[in-house]
Amino acid sequence: MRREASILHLDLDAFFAAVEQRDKPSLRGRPVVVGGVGGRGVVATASYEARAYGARSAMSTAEARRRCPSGTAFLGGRFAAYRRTSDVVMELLRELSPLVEPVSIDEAYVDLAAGPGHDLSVSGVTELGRRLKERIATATGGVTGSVGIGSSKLMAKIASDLDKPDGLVVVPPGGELDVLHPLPVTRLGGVGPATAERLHQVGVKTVADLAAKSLPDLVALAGRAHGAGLHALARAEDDRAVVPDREVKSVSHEETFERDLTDVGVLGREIDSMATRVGSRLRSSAYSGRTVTLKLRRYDFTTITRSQTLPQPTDDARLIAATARRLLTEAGTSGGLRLLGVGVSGLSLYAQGDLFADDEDLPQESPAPAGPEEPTEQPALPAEKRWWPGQDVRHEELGAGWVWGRGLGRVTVRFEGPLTPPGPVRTLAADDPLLQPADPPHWRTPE
DNA sequence: TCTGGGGTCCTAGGACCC
DNA sequence: TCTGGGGTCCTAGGACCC
Repeated sequence: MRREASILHLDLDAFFAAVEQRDKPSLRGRPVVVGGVGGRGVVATASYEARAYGARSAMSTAEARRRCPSGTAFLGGRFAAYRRTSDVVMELLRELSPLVEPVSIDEAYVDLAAGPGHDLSVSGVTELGRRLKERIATATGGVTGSVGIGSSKLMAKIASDLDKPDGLVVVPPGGELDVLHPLPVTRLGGVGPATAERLHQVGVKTVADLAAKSLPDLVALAGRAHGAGLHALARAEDDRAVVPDREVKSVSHEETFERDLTDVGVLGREIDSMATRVGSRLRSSAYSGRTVTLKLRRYDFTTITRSQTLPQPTDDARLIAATARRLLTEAGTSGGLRLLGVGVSGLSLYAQGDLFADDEDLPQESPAPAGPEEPTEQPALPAEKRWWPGQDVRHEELGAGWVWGRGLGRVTVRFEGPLTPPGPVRTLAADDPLLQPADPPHWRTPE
């Protein structure tokens, strides 16, 4: 804990849904849910309008559909669009200080003490936070963030959570315990359902209750590291540094199937495709790893992992796939699998000894499709399977828009963009050759 | 038609080595 | 024929976070 309030935490408000509302004018002010839209999907982000009906992150999408009124937009994610907006925000943070630690796509810490000559008084950082929020809203086309500033990561994070959305809270140095102690323990990072239940059983509900427990009690309750952590956090003792470049420890890809799978041939091909993605991501970041892990979740939701450590690090999709296939054979598929995952850990930079591996599944350098994609490149799926709700599209005559829904060989598109008024809806044949997937729209006019 | 996907960190037991 | 302890690696699982 520092003597000045020099750590800032930013949390973008209902981020995925906010980007959707920015890019889709007809959704502004209306409930929007972003997440998995299939039968086994869950909610990633609900807009504040959707939260009013009880939609929440991590809730099954089916449950959110039951709670929200008709007219609620249920959209799959457009991660390229979220990434672009996130990058704009992270750059604004780096103008405040070189020490910026992104926690996720919509969250970051900033060490203001490492920045150029900030006034770190309470009024100084309050003004800094106010200006930052303004600049974020302007640069992102209206996405808002909640800012917390305090003497540690703990206090900055707690503060950003106190006044959502669009909040700004500065905890004055010396006032930490006044803010912290009345809060429920579940507001502390690291206290999830399991720890909360155990704490509850010994009468701990608030952070003040937690602070009354001895270190040995907490270690007995939560284990050595976690117990010591809780003991410190309850006293606002936190000297964790803002770390701008965290090392990657693992790379993985997993998938929940629409229906449980048993067929070993089908599962093997799933493994191959996941291994290809993992291998590509490893190579594009120049990593390779020694331990291959297969994760599987059975029909009854029991989840196991099986891993094997190879003698040499690899980024070769075929070796990753062969290892994972062997692990699947050992684990068995009886009863059916709802999920498979393939991961690589034990990473190091630069693979040894595979300089001559063929690069079959490297991204192709050329030709890059410059204009509209050629229809012949589309996979042989039922036409409507190409479309998913929320997707950006362009129609040669009707212009840019996004997919509202699809089915029965048709696709419904709303033709509008971030800089237009709410636009008209048209239903088209799903195989209409004039309709193509498109890149995310620009939310501001190019300079 | 309950329960995603990408991660991190910790614990614990056994093997193995000194 | 008994008596160790410490350190590291590997594997599996669990809690947690966004």
